[in-house]
Amino acid sequence: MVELAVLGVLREGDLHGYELRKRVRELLGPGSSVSFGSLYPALARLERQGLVREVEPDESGPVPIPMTGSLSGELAAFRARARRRPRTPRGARTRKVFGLTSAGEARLGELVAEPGEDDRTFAVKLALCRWCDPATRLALFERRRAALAGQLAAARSSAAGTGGALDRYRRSLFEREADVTERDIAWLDGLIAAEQVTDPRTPEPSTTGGPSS
Amino acid sequence: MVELAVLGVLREGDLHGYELRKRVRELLGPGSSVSFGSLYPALARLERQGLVREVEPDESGPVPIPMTGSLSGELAAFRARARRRPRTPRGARTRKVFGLTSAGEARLGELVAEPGEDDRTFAVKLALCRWCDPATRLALFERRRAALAGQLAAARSSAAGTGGALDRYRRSLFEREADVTERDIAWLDGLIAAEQVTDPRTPEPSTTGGPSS
DNA sequence: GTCATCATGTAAGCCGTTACATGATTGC
DNA sequence: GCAATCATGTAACGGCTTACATGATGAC
Repeated sequence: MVELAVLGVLREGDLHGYELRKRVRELLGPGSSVSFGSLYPALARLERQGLVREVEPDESGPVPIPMTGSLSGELAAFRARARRRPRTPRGARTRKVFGLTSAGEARLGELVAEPGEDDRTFAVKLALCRWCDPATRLALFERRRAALAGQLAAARSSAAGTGGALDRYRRSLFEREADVTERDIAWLDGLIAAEQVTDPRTPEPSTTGGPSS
Repeated sequence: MVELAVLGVLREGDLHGYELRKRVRELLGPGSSVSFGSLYPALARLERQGLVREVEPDESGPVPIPMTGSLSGELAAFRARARRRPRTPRGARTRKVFGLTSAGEARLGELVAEPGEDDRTFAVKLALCRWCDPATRLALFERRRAALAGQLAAARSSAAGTGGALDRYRRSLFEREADVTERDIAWLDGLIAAEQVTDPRTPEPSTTGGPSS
């Protein structure tokens, strides 16, 4: 989970841990904390695995200034780096900027592709799936759709099994759950349809018009 | 989480661990497993705390026969108990039926009342809130409503902050999230309204006027 | 000089899972 | 006898959180 999120966020540009955490937090939405106590060890792990690598902060990169938003702290950190870290001297207490390696990119693709996503994992994958190939993406959507349809059917048969002997709170909970699931399925159908318009599973649109976007 | 679910399920009738697990699973819905490895230690813990107690299985209780549904296994277990466990001899490998103590009931009320519920915890509490007093229940609903409203507002301002620079997957995810949250708020409003019809917050509707929170 | 913020980590502990061990009983 | 199911646990392990330790810098 953390691994997926970190790789996904780094895919968009090099970042240091502190800023990375913010991005991960807003990626996962409210309620998912991702503390430093799990983020830094995760980064260390990923580095050992060769999926991320410490890089020199490039101010001319695709995400030009991964600044924190606070001018003062930002400047302070920059100066500190300029003075004490001309070239990753290890051990100094300043920023360590990480970037994805090619192995890391591949791993991200694998993580999105591998099945068995729950509610939250799916949301993260969806937020990241722009980076993976259309087939993987479509498979993800259809896998999710099937899972939801299965859940819905199971829930309904289970409800039929108990014979409606639920108090009103549980009944309401049940109805809400079914409603949300139904809507989610419709939502996924929309995503799938959009996917097939942009990428009609024929990777070479030789005769067709422009791919838009 | 497990504690809450176990106490809640036992509130409806005495059960042994194996059956308890099934009930907890269907209470938490699909995707939440609650393995034996966490259930049995939890039961032991609750017993040490005096919140549950081993009881003799009463076939004349409010939930008459907490049978597993499998006739063969059920009969087998019954016979085993009849032969080897005339009166909880401890250590034999047969059923141990647990029931809630009065302390356990009180604890259940506390757990539902204490704030800080996430998505899943709220669902469990809602499924269980029939057992707690109307004021606690109403507080739960309103707390949840406020939390969702806050989330929605935060998400919207955050979306405005990024300036709409999201790819279509993230945008869709965002829209879905907002939609679900809005519907949930409306749903909670319905629950709250229903609550106030049944219990208009004035336990003694004699002299006092409107509480008008 | 003190406080807040940025920044990186380590240590202890909680909570839960998987995998394993044990054992009774039924049905084949 | 063997497999499946019911039934109760223990052990090892993993992931994530909280709390702590460290330290730089700018603002007041």
